[in-house]
Amino acid sequence: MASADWTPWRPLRLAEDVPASTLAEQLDGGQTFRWSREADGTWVGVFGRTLAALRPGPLGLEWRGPKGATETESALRHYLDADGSQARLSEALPWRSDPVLCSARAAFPGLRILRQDPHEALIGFLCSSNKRILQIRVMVAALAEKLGLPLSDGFHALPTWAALAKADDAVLRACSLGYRAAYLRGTAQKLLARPRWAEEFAGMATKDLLDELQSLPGVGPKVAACVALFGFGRLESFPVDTWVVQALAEAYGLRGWKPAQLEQFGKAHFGEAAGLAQQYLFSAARQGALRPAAVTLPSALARPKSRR
DNA sequence: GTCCAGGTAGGAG
DNA sequence: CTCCTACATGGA
Repeated sequence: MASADWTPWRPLRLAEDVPASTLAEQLDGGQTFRWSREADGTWVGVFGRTLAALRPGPLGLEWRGPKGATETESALRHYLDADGSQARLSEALPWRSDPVLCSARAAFPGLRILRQDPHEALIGFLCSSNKRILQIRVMVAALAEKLGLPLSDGFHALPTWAALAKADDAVLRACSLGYRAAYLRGTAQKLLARPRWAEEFAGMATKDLLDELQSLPGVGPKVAACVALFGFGRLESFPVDTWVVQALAEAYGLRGWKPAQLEQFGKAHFGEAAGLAQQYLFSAARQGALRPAAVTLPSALARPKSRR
């Protein structure tokens, strides 16, 4: 990457340091699909219209950005929860009485939910159904390159809904979206008529937010939960995907439970930051680091007879 | 060739 | 409401 026009590296001074392995999981573990690791271990990515680079340093995480982009540092600090509000939530999770969560949490110290743009989260997870994380990254990168606003050094922002709504079928097809192209197009057409959608959605109670998201084509319960969690900072949202199903079945003995039941369990067992707990379990399961010992559950959390 | 992937939509029972 | 399946595409 050409780097002549970048600022020098500076420490980001997070309230809590992020080890290199946790940083990698945060940036390349399925929360966002917009970061990539350079050969020297530096991470480069785009969020919103911000292009930035991160790397672990002797004094903690270091950052740099294009010269002249004055808000890179503050954008990064917000994105990475620099003031540590999630540290308290993580501490308050029931890890003391839950050995599975305890080990998953210990495997990824400092892991946080990235505070993404609603737009970024929605586009990313509209592409996510029935796809591996690596393939989602390819799709989202292609969308940005072909339809997004150019930034410096050949990087691009994600496309606007207007750009997606009017994009040629051939262009979308060239992004390897498959049937998800119709999801993006349909959602773009609906949101195009509602330019303040993100602000409107942000003002809603989480339940209403989830309903509103699910009214969009290509958005079901799981994608809505991810957008609420990653894009709207609803830490209580508990997305249930294949990895979480597996983790809860194997480590918590919840075999045969349906996704809606598992979601109910997750919210009841993990509480106000269930989404953060979910991310620990997701990461641990995906890396094969999930402790297989079954958890003894309080009887109050017995399997519900009906969903929701 | 077969199977699977941070699921969803549409239809049948 | 609860199952069941088709869906595009690419990698193992």
